[in-house]
Amino acid sequence: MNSSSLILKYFDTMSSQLGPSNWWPGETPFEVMVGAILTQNTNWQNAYKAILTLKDKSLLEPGKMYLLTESELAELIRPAGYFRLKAKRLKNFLFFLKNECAFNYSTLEKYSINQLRTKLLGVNGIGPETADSIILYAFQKPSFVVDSYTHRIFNRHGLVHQEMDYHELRDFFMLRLPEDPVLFNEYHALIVRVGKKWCQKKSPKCSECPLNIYLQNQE
DNA sequence: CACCAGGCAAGTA
DNA sequence: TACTTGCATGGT
Repeated sequence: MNSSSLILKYFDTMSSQLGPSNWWPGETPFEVMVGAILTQNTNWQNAYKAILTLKDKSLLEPGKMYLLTESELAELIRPAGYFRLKAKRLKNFLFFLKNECAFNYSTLEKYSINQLRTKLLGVNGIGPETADSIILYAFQKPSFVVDSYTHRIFNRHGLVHQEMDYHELRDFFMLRLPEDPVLFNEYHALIVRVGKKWCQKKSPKCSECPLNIYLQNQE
């Protein structure tokens, strides 16, 4: 079996065992972008509390959020953790949106993935995972999202080296998968769900993981 | 009580 | 360049 088929088999196994993830069905792309920043190194439940607060106050729109002071915004997103830092990062991102497209972020769709990625990475507070999450989940363009679970799961299965960095891991998947945003979306979601349940750093439950139960000796 | 979550950037040597 | 540290709430 070639490596592309194997990577697809991982997807099929996770998908059939866990079912659809329905990740980031945000009401607007902007909600998804804000969520991507708020969930950095943070449980989604906490990030979502901040999203709900912003939504309740009708502030989940770039033009309105931009008018908030940094400390006002910080208080609103407090449950998301790192709230002062994230308020600063959101302000940086809003400043970017204002300069880049006068808050009409849909006009950013004209850019290629790499162009958009470079622009996003230029914002202080947006790193590779957040940039790829925005491109994939807000703009629905096929930029594969890597996270710590991606690295851990596939390293434990002996498919990637421990020392591979973010971009090497991203390339690993993008070279082996068809450029399908729907596939990339669900693939990343499934990896996180599998990782949380069976591939924790401490006391992983590998013997109960569908990837170990259904994929033995396939390489 | 300890540990960690859908990271990133700045500081240090 | 390579390694360390700060950021912070809320759930288990």
